[in-house]
Amino acid sequence: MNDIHNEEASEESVSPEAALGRVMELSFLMAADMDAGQAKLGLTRARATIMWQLHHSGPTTQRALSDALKVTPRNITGLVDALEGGNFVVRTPHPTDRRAILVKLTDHGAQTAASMETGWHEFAGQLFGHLSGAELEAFLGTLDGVLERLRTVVARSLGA
Amino acid sequence: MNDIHNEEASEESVSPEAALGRVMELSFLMAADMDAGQAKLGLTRARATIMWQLHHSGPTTQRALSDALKVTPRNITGLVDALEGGNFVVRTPHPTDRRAILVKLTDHGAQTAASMETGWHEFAGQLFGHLSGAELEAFLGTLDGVLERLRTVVARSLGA
DNA sequence: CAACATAGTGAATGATATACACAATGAAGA
DNA sequence: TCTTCATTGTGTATATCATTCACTATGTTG
Repeated sequence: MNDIHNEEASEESVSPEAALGRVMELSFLMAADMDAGQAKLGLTRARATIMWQLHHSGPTTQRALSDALKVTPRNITGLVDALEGGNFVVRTPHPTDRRAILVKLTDHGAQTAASMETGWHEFAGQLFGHLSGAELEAFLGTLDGVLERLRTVVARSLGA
Repeated sequence: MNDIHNEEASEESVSPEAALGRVMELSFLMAADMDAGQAKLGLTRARATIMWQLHHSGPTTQRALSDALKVTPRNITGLVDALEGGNFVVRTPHPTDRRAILVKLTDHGAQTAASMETGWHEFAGQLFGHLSGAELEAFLGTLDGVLERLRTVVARSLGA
């Protein structure tokens, strides 16, 4: 994985480029930590994402998972195969639609998902728990503005 | 790819969890936009990372690329194979070490890297260019504190 | 020169992701 | 009802990224 966070001597220490560099590094390190946590639970990133979705939405069809994760249905089939092999989920028939399959967490899967939930809150606390209410509010305000701009950039980038 | 950015109704709108959720969304959208830009140049994420490294460090041995990207040497071999096949880089003998190979950008590769550089600055401007100096400074200050904590968390997570 | 370390690659494998084709089922209309 | 069309999931094939292990060629050191 990439790990290149150059801080060019020629760049000012406060600049859009500096902010982008920091955010990239943040993103990289967060992913590394979350991957490590998921691996400790016997999960990969993609599989953990499905677990997270099931944990928050309950039993879900593979089609719905495909929509939620924005990946192809075929990909979901493979990920659910792996999760089923690890006894994290089971496939059950859909009560009304015989084409569809409901994926649901096993007891073991539910326990794993609960650990993920706990880890999520701990992680949030470790990263942002030290901030004062005012500082956190200011940070979120700036972040929301950036996110809004980013969403329009992405929409244009993927739409065009 | 994951695309789950739940904003739980039960969570306060200003909280560590809210911040983590926003940062995750930011990270996801940034990756999507950058992937799209790289694809437009005929590159994937991993290949673009090598291009970026070569652009900023000049001709580099595969071993050094392996260290910089923190991936196995074998992986670098494959990525350089692909970049060589696309005429982005050439392998040249190392002047003093006959075991080693210097990977360097072709003209086409250098032009592509220059486009990446331009895109990077544009992207930074689009995301953060609207912020006042004070707001940017505050944002960076908070971010640096978060990064520092994250680094220790990651070090512990990967060291243990 | 012997012993060890380093640089790169072949072979095998795993995880993620896609496209295409297809069977089974559902839904809507004639 | 029966035909038509859409939807759900999966088999097959392929691409990319990434790893481990084994190996050759070369450098380095005692």
